[in-house]
Amino acid sequence: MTEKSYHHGDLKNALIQAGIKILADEGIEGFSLRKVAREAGVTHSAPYAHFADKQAMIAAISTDGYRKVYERINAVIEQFPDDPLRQFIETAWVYVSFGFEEPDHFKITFSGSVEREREYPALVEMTGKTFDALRQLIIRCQKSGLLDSGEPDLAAVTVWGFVHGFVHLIQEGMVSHVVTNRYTKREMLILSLNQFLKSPLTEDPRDGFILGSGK
Amino acid sequence: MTEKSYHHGDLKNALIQAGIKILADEGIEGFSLRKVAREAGVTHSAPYAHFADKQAMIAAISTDGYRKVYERINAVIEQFPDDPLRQFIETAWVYVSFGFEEPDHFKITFSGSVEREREYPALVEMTGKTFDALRQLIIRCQKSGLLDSGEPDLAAVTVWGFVHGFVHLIQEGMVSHVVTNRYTKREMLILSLNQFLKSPLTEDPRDGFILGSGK
DNA sequence: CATCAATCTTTACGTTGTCTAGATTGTATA
DNA sequence: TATACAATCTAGACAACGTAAAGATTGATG
Repeated sequence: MTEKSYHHGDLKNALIQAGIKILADEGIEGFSLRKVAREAGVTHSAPYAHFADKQAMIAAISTDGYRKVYERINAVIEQFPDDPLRQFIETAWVYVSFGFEEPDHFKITFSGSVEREREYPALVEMTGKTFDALRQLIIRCQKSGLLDSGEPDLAAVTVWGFVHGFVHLIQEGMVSHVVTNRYTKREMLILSLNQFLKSPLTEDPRDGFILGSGK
Repeated sequence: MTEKSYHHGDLKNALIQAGIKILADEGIEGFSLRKVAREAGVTHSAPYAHFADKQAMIAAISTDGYRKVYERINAVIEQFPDDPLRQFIETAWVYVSFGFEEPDHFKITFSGSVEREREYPALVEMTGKTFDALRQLIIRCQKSGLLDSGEPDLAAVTVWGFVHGFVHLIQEGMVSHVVTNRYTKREMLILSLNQFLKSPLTEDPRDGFILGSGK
């Protein structure tokens, strides 16, 4: 934090934050190791004291993205105890929100920018914890009759897969304006999630749950 | 096709095929404009006679990926007329198969490698046609009672989103071996798609539809 | 205070995307 | 048929990139 001494102090995290900033400012195609170093105020080789190579740096940024989502998911789960439906919807919304608020950080994190050959322990741990949280949530939803019973891992893949694809398609502009003009993103998400639920919502007075009357 | 004259004859398509080959051999991180040119047997600047830049070349490869999927979808739809369920499953399977057979071509095509700012007419046309085919299929499924009635565009997003995420998660190795050891990919897909269907399949004697007895 | 490992800089190399100028060719026009 | 032209491809150059090696600077340890 001294910002002036030869030794930075916490360059590793500074580089991660600088990387996130560059992703936000210039997008994923403007992302380069040298630019990140410049943003952090160090030479282009300085990162190599903390990351083996560019891939390792991307893995660290990805890990940070997972951490954010994981923490927010835990937050909403604690916020709505004994309400699996609400937990289900808000967890999905956490994922979707992150995708729209920080599209390129989201892509780096969840869209396979990291090579899976080499294993980055911190990243593997975060992906595991995140998937576990989702699986536990799925199990609670199954027990309360919201979701079909069945292999929780498979159900988790189904749900995660859907939410991921949902963000992706909207980001790519593949959803027609017929739809995007009629519904907010949150409404679209809930309407879509509805197809997974055993007892579908049609209308719900809880904040943000109003889907419009009729169809 | 002369392979020796100064003018290549059909370099544009040769470059697209060379690009697909490089994606298959070296993956997406080994992909470069110069390598594609080398593979096609021309100089590194030759592609600029046919593509404005690297992005335009990626867009062309992406368009080719869409074309493949679009044609295969049309094929299975014609193969099973008056059987929306089968059309639904096989269409999903076309998408998933492409993802597993040509993972990096799939990524280039469907995972947002193309910048959406500039519009590439051929690509826009193919994405539109593909989405239309899906929407028509969805409508047929709704009419036959297989899917919930409702905004077809939104249902199409839900289904496409799910299938896309499905491929993505398996490619990233996020599905536990508990699941992947028990089911084939096709079984996993069908079991997951099951959650969308109004009258779920439990078991089905038709080829490839056997999901294993019991759960 | 001396030593040492961690951290950061400097310099260098090969590769990449892209630009410019020029060479080669098929095709249309006269 | 000869000529002009536009399309196509080559050759060379440039800045930016990822990465490696060697050296400078620093905080921590003894």
